[in-house]
Amino acid sequence: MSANEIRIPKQKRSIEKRTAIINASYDLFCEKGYYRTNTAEIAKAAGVSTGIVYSYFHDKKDILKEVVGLYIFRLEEQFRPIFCSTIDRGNIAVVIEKFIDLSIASHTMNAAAHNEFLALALLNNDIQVLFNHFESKMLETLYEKLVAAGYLGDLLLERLRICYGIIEQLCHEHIRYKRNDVELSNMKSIAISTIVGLLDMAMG
Amino acid sequence: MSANEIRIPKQKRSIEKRTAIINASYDLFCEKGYYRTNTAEIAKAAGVSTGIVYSYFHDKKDILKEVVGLYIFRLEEQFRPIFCSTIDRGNIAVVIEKFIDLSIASHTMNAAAHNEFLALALLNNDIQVLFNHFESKMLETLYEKLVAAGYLGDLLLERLRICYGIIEQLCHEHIRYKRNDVELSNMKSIAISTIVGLLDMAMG
Amino acid sequence: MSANEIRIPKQKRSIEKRTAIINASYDLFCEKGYYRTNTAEIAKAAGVSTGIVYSYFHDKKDILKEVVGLYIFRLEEQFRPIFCSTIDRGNIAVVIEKFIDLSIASHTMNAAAHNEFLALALLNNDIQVLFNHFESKMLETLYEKLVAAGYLGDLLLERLRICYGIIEQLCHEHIRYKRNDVELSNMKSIAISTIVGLLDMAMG
Amino acid sequence: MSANEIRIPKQKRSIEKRTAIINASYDLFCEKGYYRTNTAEIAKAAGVSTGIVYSYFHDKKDILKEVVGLYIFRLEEQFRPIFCSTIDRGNIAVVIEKFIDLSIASHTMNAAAHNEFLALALLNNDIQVLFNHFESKMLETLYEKLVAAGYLGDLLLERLRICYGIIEQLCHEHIRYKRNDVELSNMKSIAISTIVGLLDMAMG
DNA sequence: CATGAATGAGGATTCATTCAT
DNA sequence: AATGAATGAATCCTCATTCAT
Repeated sequence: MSANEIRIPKQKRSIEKRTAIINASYDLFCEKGYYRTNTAEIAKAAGVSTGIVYSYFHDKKDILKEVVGLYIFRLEEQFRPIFCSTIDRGNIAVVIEKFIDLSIASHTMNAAAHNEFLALALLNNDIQVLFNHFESKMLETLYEKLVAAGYLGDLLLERLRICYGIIEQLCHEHIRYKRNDVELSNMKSIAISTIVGLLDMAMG
Repeated sequence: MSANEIRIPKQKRSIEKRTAIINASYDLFCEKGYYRTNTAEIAKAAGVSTGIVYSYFHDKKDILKEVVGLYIFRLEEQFRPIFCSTIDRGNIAVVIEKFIDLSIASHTMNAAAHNEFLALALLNNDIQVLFNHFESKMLETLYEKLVAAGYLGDLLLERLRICYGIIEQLCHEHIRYKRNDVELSNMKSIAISTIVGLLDMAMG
Repeated sequence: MSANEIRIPKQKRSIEKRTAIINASYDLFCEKGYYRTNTAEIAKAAGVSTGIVYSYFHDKKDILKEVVGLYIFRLEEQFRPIFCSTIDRGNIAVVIEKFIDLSIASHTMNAAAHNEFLALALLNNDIQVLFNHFESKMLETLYEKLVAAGYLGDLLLERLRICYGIIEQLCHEHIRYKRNDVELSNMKSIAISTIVGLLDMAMG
Repeated sequence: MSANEIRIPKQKRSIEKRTAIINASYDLFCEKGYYRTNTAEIAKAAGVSTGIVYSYFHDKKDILKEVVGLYIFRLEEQFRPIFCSTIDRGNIAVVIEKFIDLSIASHTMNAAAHNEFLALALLNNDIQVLFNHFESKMLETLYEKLVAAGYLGDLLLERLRICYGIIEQLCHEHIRYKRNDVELSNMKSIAISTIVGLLDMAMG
């Protein structure tokens, strides 16, 4: 075989370097876009040489995968409060509102990242897979929590997916269009009641 | 100053060339993607010289804008039956189902185009604007039809936007994930009743 | 398909450009070697841009093939007097000597080219094929001339191949080692008489 | 000045490392070729660090020299039976046949090595020198044996060189072209009788 | 108007060699 | 002495755009 293997860094310094490359790439991809960022810029921003980048990553797309992985990891972290809390009949509306607020916040805070990485997912199947995996995991977790809260499984997953679409739409309205606060607030109220309604239909 | 002026073709032959370039680009962008298609290929597929392309378009991105314009024009054509039909209390569920079917059909038939152009819209604001404009126009038309059918305007537009998100989600489920027919059919039923419900809340 | 096809130049200027690239490459490959010559140097020496090189050739190796083709064409030209002359019992020794002199001359004059391209043939099958083809053609032509001169076909081709080896060795002695003139002259005499003997064994 | 000094290993461990590097390189150069083998691969295959390679060798080409040295050493070993045996008038044809068989065998067994190293010799004078030295030594040894067997020195060396060319040609026919067994066998017979004839001419 | 040859900057990747640890 | 991480120059090739004809 060849010796051109990818180094899996174990030592502190190596891990730091790998992380620095990912972080620098993350920022550059958000700022300039993946296609307009070249490997020399990544290396410079990460404070390493161009050559070393290829010790840690197969190629530029490999860096992208890690960057998207990081983006999704951060998404998960932002949603952790939801996943850790328990859902019951009483707090469902509150939980939904919190979920919506978190979704909007994460979309808004990282609008550039969101746009860039979602676009790349559409253009590239390897990236798409990462997003699909995240989405599936999230919906399954919510599904289990709802079942535990007494919501019946009958078509619950299908309902959840539609709820997800409602929330995504809400997020897009925030970052894509310049709606005024009243409109957004009204849409949010409608979204919450629609979602509550959708879930209640699966109630005993 | 004026050397870079773009010709606005008036003569038949010129218009045909411009159209040929757009059509050829449309096909190539769907087949290979925008970034993997070069201008030499476009010219060749359109049966013109590479130089002439720059008489009709400022640059490659300018071609893309026209191609997306064409894509949206075709979308509009597909939805024309809906826009031409009248909506009333009695046929609302039927109209919604038809709208959903058309949405799914247009997404599915042009999955490649949809993915490619949506991605490019996320990466490029000029393209995003075209999509936003289409979406706004469509929702406004529906809005007016609903008002004419007796649906109250109170928050109707906000409701409509949420309905749009539900339908988009349904389409994504068709093209992104390999759901089975039963799941898709169930989601569609849920979507229809949810949308009907959302609109009925705005009923007198 | 793609538009990245290789241009087959028909117009004078294009043919000149293609030829200039091949000639410049020929010289550079002889002077610095194939691996130490980069495409920018080739373009510069040919008086063209780097990009245009790839309009006429698929890649660097494609240039090499043409260069070796040119080398072999020049070899053929040098041997043409032999191929055009007739062989008979009476002049066989003279023809052999002439052939040897031509071989030595062509090896000596283009020692750098010979070394470089023979080496690349050993390293690369596409190039090897060009040389093999030349060698086969040459031997077959000689074979037919000998048959016409009354030499029997029985094992004649095998004999010819051995004669070829003798001449090659003679050439190598000229370019590889610093032999003195007497030695070389003696070797030549031995070679001639050996070859004559080898061919005579196939005489009626 | 002295920082670049190459260690001449005296201790057992050092010698083993040096040898491991040469052996690993030998195999890799045969398998992948010199240009496609990088120093990291060599170090890995030899079980040493990349840095240590530069303690034992000036640079990559220095390794190549040693590898070719090893190749030639192995060649010599294969021919040792010939060099150890005595030649006389009675067994000359047998010895020649044995020499031919050994030559063909060594070429065939190490066709990859033979091609690669011969090519590199053509591209690089330092390597060429190693081969020339081997060839000279071999021919001189044979020369002396022949003289001892009563063959006259008159032009004997020149004859020998031509014989060598005949044998080389025979070997090339084996590894370069796909000749059938009958052809090869015939060529071998012709070669033997030609060589015997060439040597007999120098007989008293 | 039209052509398509020509440009040349730009970009991903490799690898012999060095050097801090 | 030994390591292997790090360097960064070098290279092949692409392609949007221009311009001589």
